[in-house]
Amino acid sequence: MNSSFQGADSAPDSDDVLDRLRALLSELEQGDADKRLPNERELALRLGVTRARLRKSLLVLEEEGRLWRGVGRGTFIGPKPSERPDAALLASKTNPVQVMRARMAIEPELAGLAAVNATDDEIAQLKELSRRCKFASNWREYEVYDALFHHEIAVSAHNTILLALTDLLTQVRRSVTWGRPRPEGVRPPEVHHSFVEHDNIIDAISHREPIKAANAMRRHLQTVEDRLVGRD
Amino acid sequence: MNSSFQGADSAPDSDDVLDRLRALLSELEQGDADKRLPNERELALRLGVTRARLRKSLLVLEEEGRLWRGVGRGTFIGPKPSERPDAALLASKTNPVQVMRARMAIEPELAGLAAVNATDDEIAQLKELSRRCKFASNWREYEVYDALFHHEIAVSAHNTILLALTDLLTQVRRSVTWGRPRPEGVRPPEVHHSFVEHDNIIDAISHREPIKAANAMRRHLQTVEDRLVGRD
DNA sequence: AAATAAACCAATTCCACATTGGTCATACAA
DNA sequence: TTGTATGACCAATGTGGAATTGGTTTATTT
Repeated sequence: MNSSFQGADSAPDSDDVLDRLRALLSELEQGDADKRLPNERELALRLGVTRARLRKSLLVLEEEGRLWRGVGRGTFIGPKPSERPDAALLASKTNPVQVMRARMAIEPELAGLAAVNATDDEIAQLKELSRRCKFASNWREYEVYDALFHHEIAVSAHNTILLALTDLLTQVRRSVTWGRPRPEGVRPPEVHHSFVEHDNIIDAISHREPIKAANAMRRHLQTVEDRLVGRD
Repeated sequence: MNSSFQGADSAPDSDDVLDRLRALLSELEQGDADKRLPNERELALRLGVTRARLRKSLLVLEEEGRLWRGVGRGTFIGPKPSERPDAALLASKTNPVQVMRARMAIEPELAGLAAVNATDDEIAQLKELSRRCKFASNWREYEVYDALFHHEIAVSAHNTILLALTDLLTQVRRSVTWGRPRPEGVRPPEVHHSFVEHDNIIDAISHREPIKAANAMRRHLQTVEDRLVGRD
């Protein structure tokens, strides 16, 4: 607004503070990012302005994304770092469909990578986990080994990032009970659809066929989703 | 081992401790999970056994996954919760190729979802961010808006989980400087490949064509990866 | 030898207190 | 009245030391 005539000695108006702050930022941005500025009270004193005036300018810069502020933390240069994802919190803000979408995006890719990168030990481990799924004495146990199976595929893919993402996904699923609860003491049926699907995935991986592995995983997740959404 | 005759008053042997612990666990498992047991010293006292003996049994139960222990934390019922992913830590254990694989798995899916779910406001925001990429006065600023662009696509997809995953990915990329540093004060070229690619993605989204959007994103990430790996 | 008791270690929590951005109320000035 | 400065207050966060806790070692006892 009124950027016209202010005396060189009089109190600098808001725009002037903004300019001086920009200069300060440019200076500090050279160094390591995420640098912390002095607290508002001191900074206001140092610039010879009110805290209220200073805060007006800081608000502008914050909206520009050049700095971010946090109560009890301080004022920092750069965009606000996104917080670390919390599985429980995430679970409360999403739903099974979204999770399946995410699995559908990630896990086929993982299966394909596993077909390329899995070691013999890892393939053996996959077979073992698949076996334990079949012989689980109740649904809780089955789900434990099923989760380990998918986790082991992520390990076999030898991609740290995708592994972390799938683990986070699993954690989200685990922290909520979607769908009807499985009755205790009831065993998975002798011919659960997952059994043959797991074996198909393992076959493709052990034969080093990435495309087949990805497709097998896709089909597996599809039937899982069908069961989740539709009839049982 | 020797489970034979111990007097009703004599010290119970290891197996007996295990059984009593199992009973205690079954009792507590009914309540809310992740419940904390008394600390080892007190628990040993309460069961009338040595801490060493108690710990042997606890080890068994821990390996069975029925409880988990942490120094300074305590002993808890249930499987150990996997820790929340830390971007900086992840970045130190991965590389650009793995990250690109992950982006390649997630972001085309996001673009497709955005084509279906994006609101008009979000599409307008995408256009604005694309514009700011073009007019960035240096590479640092360009990268800020590029990151915001991809973030906004994740928002437009309206899938909380995938949004969290991409944000984590972005954080990983941001916490490390891969590739050569961009010289300060140098502007992105007038016709950077990303500009037209961004616009292609926006066009597909605003025309509500999921397949096209996904493919446009795939091509965009491909050229990014090519530049990252190969020549500039 | 083997079991027990106690001491020690390192990771974590807990708690009180200082710091900090955000907000509000009062006093003052234009 | 309007707007600004001043100061107090609030809630979230950081900080530092003491207490807690699972893990390990050492000495003692049986």
